[in-house]
Amino acid sequence: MNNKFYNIYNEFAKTIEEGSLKPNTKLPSEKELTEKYNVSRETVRKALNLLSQNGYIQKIKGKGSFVLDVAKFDFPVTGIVSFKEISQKLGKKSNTIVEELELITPNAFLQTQMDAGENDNVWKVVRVREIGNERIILDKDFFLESCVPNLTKDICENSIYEYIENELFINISFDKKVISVEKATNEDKKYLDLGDDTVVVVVKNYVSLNDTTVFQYTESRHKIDKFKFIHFARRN
Amino acid sequence: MNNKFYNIYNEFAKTIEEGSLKPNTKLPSEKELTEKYNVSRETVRKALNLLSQNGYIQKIKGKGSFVLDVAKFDFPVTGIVSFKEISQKLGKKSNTIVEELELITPNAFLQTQMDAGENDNVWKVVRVREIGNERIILDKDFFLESCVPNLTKDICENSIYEYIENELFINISFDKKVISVEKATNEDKKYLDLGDDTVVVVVKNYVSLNDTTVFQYTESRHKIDKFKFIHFARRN
DNA sequence: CAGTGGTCTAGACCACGGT
DNA sequence: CCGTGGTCTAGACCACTGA
Repeated sequence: MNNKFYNIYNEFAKTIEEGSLKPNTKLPSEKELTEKYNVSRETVRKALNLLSQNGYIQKIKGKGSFVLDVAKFDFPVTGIVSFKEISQKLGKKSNTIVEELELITPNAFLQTQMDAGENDNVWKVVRVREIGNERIILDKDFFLESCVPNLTKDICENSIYEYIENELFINISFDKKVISVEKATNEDKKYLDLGDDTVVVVVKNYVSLNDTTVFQYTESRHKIDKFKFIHFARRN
Repeated sequence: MNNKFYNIYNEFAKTIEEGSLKPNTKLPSEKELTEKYNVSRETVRKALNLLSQNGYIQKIKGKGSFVLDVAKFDFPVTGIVSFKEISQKLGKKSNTIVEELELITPNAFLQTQMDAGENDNVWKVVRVREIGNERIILDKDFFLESCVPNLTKDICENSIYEYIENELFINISFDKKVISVEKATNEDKKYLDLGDDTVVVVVKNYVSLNDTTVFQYTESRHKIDKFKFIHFARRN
């Protein structure tokens, strides 16, 4: 992105994440920022509102903008985050094992979950996520072949998102996640180190493009003791 | 709120939720909306961006704004939603049982979870949520007495949020939720209809004011088969 | 090409906080 | 009172869409 407001947002987001800007620090006023960056006030405000929305700062009318304690928000809050991004942030050794990779004809269930008809082929990818030698997550991904024509084991072992965004230049627009707890299936028991667990956390993820077609459906099945979901939300 | 952009937002949000504006309908162009509402384009855009952010519409450059299928997003997505609001939307008979209501001195754990020192008193409220005669959720709420001086059984049986916002005029600014699965405690087994369940879903909620103080900490402990969390997020 | 949304500007008025 | 952020305006230029 080559937007002025986005560059300003990024500069502050980075310095706050690094910790160079300490919590409770007061940012320069909007007027001062317009002068520093040579932009209009509305542009400054776009950047600050983004920071506020994403939990980086708190704006207080009549007082100013103050840095929030991002350390409290362990993960990046809000948005789609790939497994690779997460494990990098955690700093733990992680591993992805591709168990299945094939083109299939979508069954009735899949046709209701994503925008696929009988005649659309769908990539099915089954992967196991290991962190520190423990098999923790079972990811079952389904992609429309019409959007993602080629998939290789190599791509699946790395970040499929990186491939989709940086190689195919597909613009992901939004996603919907549904989190619930379900009985562990035989597949879960086969692929995961469940021990005595009888249930898993299931995250169903519907990923949509600009034209609102659901081009990806993913079921992430998590070992319960390793699952954690964090959610930051502004009120208004 | 008496903002122009907020009124426009609300008008569309309502008609979309009702279904009077069908999915895939094209909204009037931004130019047309400026004329219809007699406002500037940036004001129209503020309203439309809010609608987009909250999953009501999809904006496509060069084409226009289109109504999304809100029915897919069961609950109101993003934000703090009280139990009362949820059960109303579900249309099921619900009941709240206040099991405990007392002023306590916060222990070490509570002091780390919210902005309470040894000398601050804290309201402890323990409530059980029943939907259709099944005890499903155990809510343990803690409020700073300095923010919420009075709490009665009556208030707790209804919506504490309604009381806080409409009676005390406290401005909630943001919240952080942490969702995980934990072993059921004896308290869980005592208050909930767990059957053979050995675990519960725990939602820890940290609620902050404008000045960023965490004035409320809540632990919602859910029966696993009735738990569902939905999350809509834009990408950008 | 005309119409659309995305970004940006310069300036205005308001409501709030603290002095 | 001044400085702060919140709202709003009128107008500009750009990039994308579809005829």
